[in-house]
Amino acid sequence: MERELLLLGLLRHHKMHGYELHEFINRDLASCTDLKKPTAYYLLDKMAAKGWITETEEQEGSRPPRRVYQLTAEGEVVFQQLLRENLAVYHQARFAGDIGLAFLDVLDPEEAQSLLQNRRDAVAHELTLAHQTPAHRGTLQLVVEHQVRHLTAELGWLNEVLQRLSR
Amino acid sequence: MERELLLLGLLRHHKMHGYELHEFINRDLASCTDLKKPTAYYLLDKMAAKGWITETEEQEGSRPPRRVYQLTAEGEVVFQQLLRENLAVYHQARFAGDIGLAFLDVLDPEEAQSLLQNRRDAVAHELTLAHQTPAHRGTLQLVVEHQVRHLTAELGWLNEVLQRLSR
DNA sequence: CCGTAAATAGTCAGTTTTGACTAATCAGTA
DNA sequence: TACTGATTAGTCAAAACTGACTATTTACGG
Repeated sequence: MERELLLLGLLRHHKMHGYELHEFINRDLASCTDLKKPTAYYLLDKMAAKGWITETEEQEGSRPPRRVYQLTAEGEVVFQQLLRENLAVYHQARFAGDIGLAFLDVLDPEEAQSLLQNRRDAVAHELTLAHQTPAHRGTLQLVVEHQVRHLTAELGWLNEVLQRLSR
Repeated sequence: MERELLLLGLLRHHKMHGYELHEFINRDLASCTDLKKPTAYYLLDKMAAKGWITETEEQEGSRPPRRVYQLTAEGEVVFQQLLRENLAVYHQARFAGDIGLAFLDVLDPEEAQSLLQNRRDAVAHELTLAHQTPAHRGTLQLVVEHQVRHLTAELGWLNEVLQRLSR
């Protein structure tokens, strides 16, 4: 239900069309979730069917008509519920990179080291990008700060693993 | 391809049947990936079709016959490739819990605090569990250590957010 | 040695997700 | 103004995933 929470939360500010929601999420909230376009429309349709949002065609200038989504009163209730649920629980993070680590001893230490250096550099790069992210409105900023925290921990961890490999 | 890498890697040690693979992953490697039983069989069938593993019926005692999977030479080549690819890149982690944080200012600080305390306690609990995990064979242990690192960072982060809320 | 619960092994129908496409409009430029 | 590439908006068939189910075997108390 996390993606639904996100979509409902964004629609609380003002009604939006599907493409707009998709764009915003993939530009500014890529670290929370990864929402492909067809998935966005799929979820929006489903929520409209449940009555959480309404779907209306709107024309603007000479552009072709667009489907605009708007939060309903029922949708607001659901948002409030989902928000509390999300905040109260710990969502276990899954690290796809750990699967490689699990088989690290298959490779000789020199190659393992060189591959992991590559990963470490990628993390370091992400970290500088995260630091450069412009400040966001309200508590959206927390998401960026969390990402920085996580990347810093990740960098420290990879450096330790590399240290061990070099011994 | 992470799940495929994992399944191939486990099959390198010895041939296994689907249920065994599923059990092992969900007991010992739950922090890397979450592999449901039907998904395991789906992936195994697909890999058998590609020739990475073989599928044979085997009878043991009076039990009904089971499908046993075994790595092929081609599967070993694919494993080596996938392993190097996995180690060399950074797989961005997605934090579902961040979506709630993004809308934290919707709630009044008292309620936000009480909900997040709940989350913090859950993280603290996970951390003690991770510390208690028995040591694993070889570099499988790295996965547990990584999880501990991550949970520690998470706990620090939540405590800081709670600190700010109490001001 | 019977009944019941737990463990083992796998299936199936339905849901969710996605890569790859279409198609219109806009912006720049030659 | 005609052409080109980028942006906007959305669709579709196919792939991936899962909840809920079936069915057999083993463990074990009474």
